Amino acid sequence: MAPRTQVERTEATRAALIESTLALLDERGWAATTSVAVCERAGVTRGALVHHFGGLPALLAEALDVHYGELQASIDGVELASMSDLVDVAWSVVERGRFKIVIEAWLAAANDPELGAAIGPVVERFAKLVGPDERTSLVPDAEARSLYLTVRETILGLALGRATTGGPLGHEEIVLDRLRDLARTHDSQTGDPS
Amino acid sequence: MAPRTQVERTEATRAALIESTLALLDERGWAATTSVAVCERAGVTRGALVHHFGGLPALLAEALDVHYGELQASIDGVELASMSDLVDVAWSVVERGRFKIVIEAWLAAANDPELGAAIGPVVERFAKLVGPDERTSLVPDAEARSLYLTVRETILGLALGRATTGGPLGHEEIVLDRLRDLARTHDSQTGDPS
DNA sequence: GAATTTACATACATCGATGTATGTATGTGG
DNA sequence: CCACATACATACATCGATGTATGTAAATTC
Repeated sequence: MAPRTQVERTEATRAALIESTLALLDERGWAATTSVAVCERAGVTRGALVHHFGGLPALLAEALDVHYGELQASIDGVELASMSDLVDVAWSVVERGRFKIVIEAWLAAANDPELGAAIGPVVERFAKLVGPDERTSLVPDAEARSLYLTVRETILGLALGRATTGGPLGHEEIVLDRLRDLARTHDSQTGDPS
Repeated sequence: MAPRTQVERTEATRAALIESTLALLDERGWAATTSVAVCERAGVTRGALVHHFGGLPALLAEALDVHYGELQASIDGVELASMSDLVDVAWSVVERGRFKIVIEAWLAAANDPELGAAIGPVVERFAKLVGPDERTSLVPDAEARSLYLTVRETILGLALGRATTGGPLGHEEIVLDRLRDLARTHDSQTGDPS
């Protein structure tokens, strides 16, 4: 076994702990994501956690930050030219991104004000993930904004369903088709190129 | 102070514990709803909890059952004659009924299979609260079913927003107005009396 | 009104999660 | 190659949550 450099070991351990944290949040929720469980799954002891992060709260904050980065990266560079695009892009974030982690973080922050202060900045950024900044050209008027908000809440409803059932919902495509239909109607009426 | 009968004492204590449990679930979430916190808030000792319920899991199940009953009662006898009605009724359940309790229960059951088995029957009933049985005359065809599902998911999205922010969302009426508009269009096209 | 049951409170043991200190092997700079 | 720093593992103390046993005052039965 070739001698591994310090940065390699550090990076591997930190990544293992972060991935373990995210997996536990997704599979077993916030309460079950304890330092013991995280370290066991990552194959290290709690000493490593303390050494690299100082404690579980800091690791949680880091992990959420990393996860936010992944979600953000998955839609970076994607062009949002129409409402139809918005539906598909927002849904892709929910569908592919272990979005239950985000919901767990939202609820945990709401339930514990102290924790909310700690992970608040990260949590807030999640809120902006599901849609574009409202000042972009995609929502120029009240009508567009209304449609955007509705699409957003509907997709969050589907996300909640996935989080609470542990899998796809069965009627997701039915709902998404209706959203796409609403979006297409809006796009064509505003002369937006599809 | 007049001598109180046994059934009076029992009923008062049980009600206090159940209300305390629901309040804690709503305000501080599932993880913070511990037997110590519940009893302290109810003004009794853990002995009383054990005596009346046997343990915290049973109390949680009971409390959820009571809460379900309250939500159900709030819409009992309400006529669901149109899609427009559905929007308002479903929203009234979310808005008035400490719906965060339901979301917490859903997530807790999903996160802990053992717990899911314990409170599963109660949790499942919640799922049927937000809308009518899909076999009623309100959703006679695929089109109506699609609209119903979309309305349902959108309102659940708003419910999630309320649960994670601790208060109204600011754009709730905008979204609800759009849902009502969709519902009215549907009602008029199917010749349904508004 | 005495016996018995009910409705709790009190006390103790246990167990899991976290904080913290210290030991130790491994890489790193001089 | 030696002094040092880094990256962990191990061990112990603490603390909160729960299980459980027992004590006791109140109500009910007879």
